[in-house]
Amino acid sequence: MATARTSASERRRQILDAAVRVFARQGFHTCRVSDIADEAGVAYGLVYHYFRSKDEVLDTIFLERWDVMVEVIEEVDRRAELTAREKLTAITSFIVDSYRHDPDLMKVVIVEVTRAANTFGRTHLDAINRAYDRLGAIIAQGMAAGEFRDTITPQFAAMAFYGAIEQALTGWIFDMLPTGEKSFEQVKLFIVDTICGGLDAPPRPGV
Amino acid sequence: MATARTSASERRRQILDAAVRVFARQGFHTCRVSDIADEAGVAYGLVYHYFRSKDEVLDTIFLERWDVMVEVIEEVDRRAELTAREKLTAITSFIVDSYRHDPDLMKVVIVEVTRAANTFGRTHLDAINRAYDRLGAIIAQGMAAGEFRDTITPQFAAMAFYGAIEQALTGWIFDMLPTGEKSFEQVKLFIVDTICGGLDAPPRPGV
DNA sequence: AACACGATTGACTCGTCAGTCAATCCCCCC
DNA sequence: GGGGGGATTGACTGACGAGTCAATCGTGTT
Repeated sequence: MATARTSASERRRQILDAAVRVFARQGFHTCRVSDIADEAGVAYGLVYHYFRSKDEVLDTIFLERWDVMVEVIEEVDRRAELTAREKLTAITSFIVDSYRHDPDLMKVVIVEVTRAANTFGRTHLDAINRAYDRLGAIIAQGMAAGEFRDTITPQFAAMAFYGAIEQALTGWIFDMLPTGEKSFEQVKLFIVDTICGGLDAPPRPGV
Repeated sequence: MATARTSASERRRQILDAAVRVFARQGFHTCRVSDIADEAGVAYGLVYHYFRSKDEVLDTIFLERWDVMVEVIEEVDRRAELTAREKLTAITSFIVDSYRHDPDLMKVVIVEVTRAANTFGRTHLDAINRAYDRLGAIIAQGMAAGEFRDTITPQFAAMAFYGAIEQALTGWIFDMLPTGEKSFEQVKLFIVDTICGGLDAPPRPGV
């Protein structure tokens, strides 16, 4: 016979998805485990059948997503035919699309982990740094190829780049930026244009 | 006779300063009010003599500091002799120096409020936006004067700029960036150089 | 049909902690 | 020098919520 009505892994998924919604809505610290169970339409105790603790639920959500992100960054980096700027464009695009596709998930990843310096951020520092290192490597290549200026360190440039992306996502999360297809595409362009091109007007030769 | 050994406003200050240290060390959500009282060397109940709730302590800390920041931004903006880039440099310098001077305070402001989309961030959105608006105005002036390119919106440029600063502070908070006088000064330059100059190498005429 | 065993349930325990309050202290003023 | 009133104390309360657990259910197996 086929698997049960809902298999173990489906149940687990169902709880994780519910947790994402609840964490996004109420925040990790201010929600109760029973909120997650209710949202998933499942008994309180079942959450503890699939996860050791409330923390483990968040950890799982974060790592699942972050691993995908790091993988994508590495994949993009491997495409030798792309310039550094094109690589940054592809990465920006992926992250913005991730938010477009599942804003709740990205909100949780960023607000509850990436920016939570006192709790989960510290726990997952290694994972976070892995992404930074990869980004820094891409920028370093761009510098070595003469495509980027090398007056700043690649590590810092990676921070500024990722900082701009995170700030844009935060803008959406806080409703400071309009959402909508056009806004998403525009912001992608803006991020790469700002970081690569800078704000300065180019010197106008002959004037 | 002079004022009492410790006046009311000194006591209040003493509690606020202790709270900054505790929030920075343990985070707002994971510390107890008794931790603040202990750190201040004061009885538990006294915290409630000066503040209505634990939340009010954080609110007070944030607003006190944020108001100073907005004021400085406005002050810098008023100095008509400065170029837009010089204004951004002055603001960056002020914020980085704020962190250098009192890392705990800036950590609390950023980690517990500015980036906490579910709790205090939302509460203080107006205050946060006031800073963004001011920054955006400075950049808009730069564009109008032909100093900056106007291919991106000033609002977005302000986000990228502030995002880079916050990310640098986060780097220090997470121990991802070296601290020390030289690092502080270098990062100031990097931030402005990255945002204004961009990563792209300038076209080399004659090559 | 009866068993075995993981899935599922939700009432319960136990610790924690924000906020209260009545008592005490201490300073200043008359 | 004594009385008034704000400052200070810390034990206490009440609520809340994470995690436990014994009981029940449902399905596949023999």
